[in-house]
Amino acid sequence: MELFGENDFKIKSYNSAVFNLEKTEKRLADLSLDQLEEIEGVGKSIAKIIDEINRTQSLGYYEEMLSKTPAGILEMMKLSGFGPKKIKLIWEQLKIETLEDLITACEANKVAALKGFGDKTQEKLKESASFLIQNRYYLHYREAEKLGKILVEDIQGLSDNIKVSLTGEVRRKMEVIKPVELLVATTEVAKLRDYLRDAEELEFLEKQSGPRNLKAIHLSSGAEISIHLCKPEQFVNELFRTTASPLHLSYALEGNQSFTQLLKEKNYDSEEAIYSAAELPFIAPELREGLWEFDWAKSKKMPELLEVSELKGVLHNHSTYSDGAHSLEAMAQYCKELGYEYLGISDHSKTAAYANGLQEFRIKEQHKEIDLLNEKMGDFRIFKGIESDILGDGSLDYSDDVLASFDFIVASIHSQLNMDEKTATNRLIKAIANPFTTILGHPTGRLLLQRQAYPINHKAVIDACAEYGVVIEINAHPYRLDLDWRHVHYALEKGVMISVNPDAHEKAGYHDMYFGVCVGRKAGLTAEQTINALSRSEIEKYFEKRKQQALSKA
DNA sequence: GCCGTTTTCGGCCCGACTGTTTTCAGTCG
Repeated sequence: MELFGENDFKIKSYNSAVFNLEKTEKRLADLSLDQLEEIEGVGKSIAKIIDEINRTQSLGYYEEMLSKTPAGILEMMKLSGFGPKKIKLIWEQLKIETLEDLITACEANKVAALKGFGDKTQEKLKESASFLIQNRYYLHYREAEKLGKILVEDIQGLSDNIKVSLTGEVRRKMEVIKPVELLVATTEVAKLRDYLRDAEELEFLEKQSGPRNLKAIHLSSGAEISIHLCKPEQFVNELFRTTASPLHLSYALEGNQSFTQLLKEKNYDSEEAIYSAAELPFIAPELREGLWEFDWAKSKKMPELLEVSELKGVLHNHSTYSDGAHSLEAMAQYCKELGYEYLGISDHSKTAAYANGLQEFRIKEQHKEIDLLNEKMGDFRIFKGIESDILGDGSLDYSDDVLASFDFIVASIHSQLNMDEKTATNRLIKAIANPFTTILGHPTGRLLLQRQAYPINHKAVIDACAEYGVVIEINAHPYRLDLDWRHVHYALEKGVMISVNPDAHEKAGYHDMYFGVCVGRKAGLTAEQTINALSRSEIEKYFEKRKQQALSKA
């Protein structure tokens, strides 16, 4: 609608309808026209649209717009820093319909000449378009795992004579994946080929496939699928070989042998046996990067990697007080149902006006409600938190007496994301040094495959967290996974505590904790270094102690 | 297109930033 010059306020009302529809607990498919109209933001027109989707499983208006929009223009909608207005102009004035043509036009200085554009915009556009091209057909881990599991199940179902497993980067739980790799051992390759040829959601790339490898494309996502083939007796060896990173495989073992050579000697019947032969303890698949796992293995200090089941509570969550979809009570109830001992609610702070951030008087209202809920929820406890915006100069956006009214504070950056490394680092360190800061939220602001992290000096930031006793978040949202596991490793070395936080904006968001655990494990995270693996009473004491320290310093 | 009433049409969330512009439009969180 934005691209086709539809009325701005009409667009706004569609947006607000979607916002409210996502919040509602009702199943839209069960509602009549009248019932639909009762939903806030839904009037006669939008009710009819939902009804059309209910009846026909599609929407004529949407299909029509989609058919008028080139695929490259849809891709451009993802360019960070560029919205519909600028894309519309590029499309109409320069007749550009692909990211590649866009880059060429930037290089030919054609974009800077457009009204409202300039040299800087052109440069940023080129950079942003290259970033998107680079990330094309990558999947976030969540989607890759989901697709991979469906493929494994389908292929397993083809015959009893098939062994199949995820392998490669998806088995190592990398944050973004290309391609999705599987290993299949079978004597019935024809069945597998037929499956790839016939599966509606796949395109089998026969020409690019060979006797040891089959390739396909997942049509809706564009994801690449690579299926390694082997004989049944080679399954373990091949699983090991295709899982490990090149660095892991080539690592010099005792006697200067590498795994690559070891695997040539014989067929093993388990991965444990392979490590045994190398005189090493078992190394979990997600650690096989060739980075630091051998240091642990050789000194017999393999960490006992964190499990989701070891997490006792959920910190950093939003409710309808700010931009969450579900009420505080609903969030708390569901958290309790999942078996957690506590919930840390941390709605947006007042600076985040776009997210309905909490003014001081609304904080008081929320605290009253939390007190009431805590009275009636038995052993379960809601902790009073806030996701306080880190302002441009590194200060938090409430006065000390307001900050002191919380049990814990997540300090996060949401604005001015384009500082240079030095300024951004100093800003973060100032926030870390604030005695009221409990947890540093999503430290680099990255959105995987969408927005690059702002540059920071990771070492300096982590060192500051160690010095001031600030916990670092692994934001478990599949698009963030921030702090990156490569830096979590350094944080663990410095003894910094980690909090695996879902940043849930709805009840279902709690389940993202799994993805945070995945990246924590890659860095060697254990329950001992995870703050939300503490029990309710332990974390209560921890928060209390932190606050007393803060008050004595403030 | 939706809402809410001043019941028939006017107003629609907002503050900051950026790169343009020469006073503001577009984008973002």
